Amino acid sequence: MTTKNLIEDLRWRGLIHQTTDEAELSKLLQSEPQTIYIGFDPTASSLHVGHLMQVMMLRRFQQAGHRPIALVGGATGMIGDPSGKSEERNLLSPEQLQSNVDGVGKQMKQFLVFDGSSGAKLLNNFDWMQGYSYLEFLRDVGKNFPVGAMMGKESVRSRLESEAGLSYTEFSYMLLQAYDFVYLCREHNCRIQAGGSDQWGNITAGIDLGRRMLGKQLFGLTAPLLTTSDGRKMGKTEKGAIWLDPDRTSPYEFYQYWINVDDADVMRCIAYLTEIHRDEYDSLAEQTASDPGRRGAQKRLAQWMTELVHGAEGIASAQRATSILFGGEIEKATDAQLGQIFADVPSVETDRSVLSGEGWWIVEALQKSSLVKSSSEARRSIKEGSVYLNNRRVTDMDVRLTEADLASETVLVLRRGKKKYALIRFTTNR
RNA sequence: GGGGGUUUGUCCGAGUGGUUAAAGGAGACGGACUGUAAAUCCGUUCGCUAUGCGUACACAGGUUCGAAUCCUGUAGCCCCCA
Repeated sequence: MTTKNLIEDLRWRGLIHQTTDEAELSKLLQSEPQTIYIGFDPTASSLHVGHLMQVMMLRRFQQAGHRPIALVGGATGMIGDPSGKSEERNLLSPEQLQSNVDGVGKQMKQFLVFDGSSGAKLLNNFDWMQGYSYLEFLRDVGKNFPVGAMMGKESVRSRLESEAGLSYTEFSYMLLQAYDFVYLCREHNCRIQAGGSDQWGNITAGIDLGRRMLGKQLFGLTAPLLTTSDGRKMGKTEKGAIWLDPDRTSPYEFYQYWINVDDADVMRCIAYLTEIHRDEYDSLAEQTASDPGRRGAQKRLAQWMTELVHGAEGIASAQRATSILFGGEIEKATDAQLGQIFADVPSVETDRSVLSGEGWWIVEALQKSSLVKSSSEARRSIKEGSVYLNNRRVTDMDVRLTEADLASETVLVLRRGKKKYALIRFTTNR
């Protein structure tokens, strides 16, 4: 994709929320390859769906021939960005921060190309901040920040008006981020910073500082936040964030998250997060409108995202699991198949001997599997018809499980409700 | 420091000394319908060795055949006076 198309594409996708001096920015991008940076807060050791917009933004620029810098905020993460936060952040320990920086950095490699002429860079602002003394920083940087202007920033104002207030530490946050921009401009000739719309204040602070300290014009570009049609942040379930790390959120869960995206949100997700082209987008939009039941857009979105994040193997196993889990009875499977399909489903082991003789009471099995909290709940569930053995509904409370109920050599599949599965493996020791 | 009020299940909120495991609502969890959706409808929502039993209405004790309901003390919250 050429630069000219890049801007057009971003606009079409609705990814441009605000920019500074758009005409000039556009000219700059077309004159020669530029360097663009986005900062990431290392609040956890993995990125989550909420970060994907920004990661994709860098990727889009890279594909148009520009050099992306993913800045992991080892230093700024120690302070905490007050933007969009209603309360003071708890500070992370340096060790925790370091392991988060490592984790996030590793994930970046999956989305950006790190070699070649427009190879991405992964930088940590702790590297240039750690040796910067407080006195020097105040003289070089602080001097250029009129408190009046700082007070005017939305992130500061909203916090000052709220109960929670704002500590001096968080108040100072924008100086650090502003300095990052200046540093990157000076050392890496980076003149563009992008981010979510909540970063506008921080970005413009950096631009001001760049003008004062370097006499250079810097540029900012923000993307809208990824929210659902009813205004909540995307990428979260009741259980928490959808992580990119397969150990935190399995490929199957990840895939399912996108499959379940609301009709009202799905096209926006495709525009914001994927690289699906316009013609396909249009036909998916058309299909969602005329035949929403097919959920063609959701399936395509889920497939694209899962493949990007978890690769060909991840998408294959997610789809395989989906077809079994939402299919009919499970019979004559092998341990290997079930193990793969239910890789992320909680499983427990118990001794095979319980299956012999009388058999194992289903109520006990349910408790053992943690699908229910008490035997009362187990009985209730059976009465309500929400318990399934190998995907076949159990209606009789006195059912006893025997060898004949195994779905494969040693595994039996329990389910409660529509989507909650548990595996029980029977082992023979000695 | 003195006086008054309040404290119920996940949350909100009724509750007459006696079918009160506690009305009603929310939430949650199921089921039907559907598109693995939304809306709607229905059911469930303390535990157990389960047509019975045990715990439970801030906590401890008391009155009574019987208490979430009455009395006393302790604690939390709220209001008024100093």
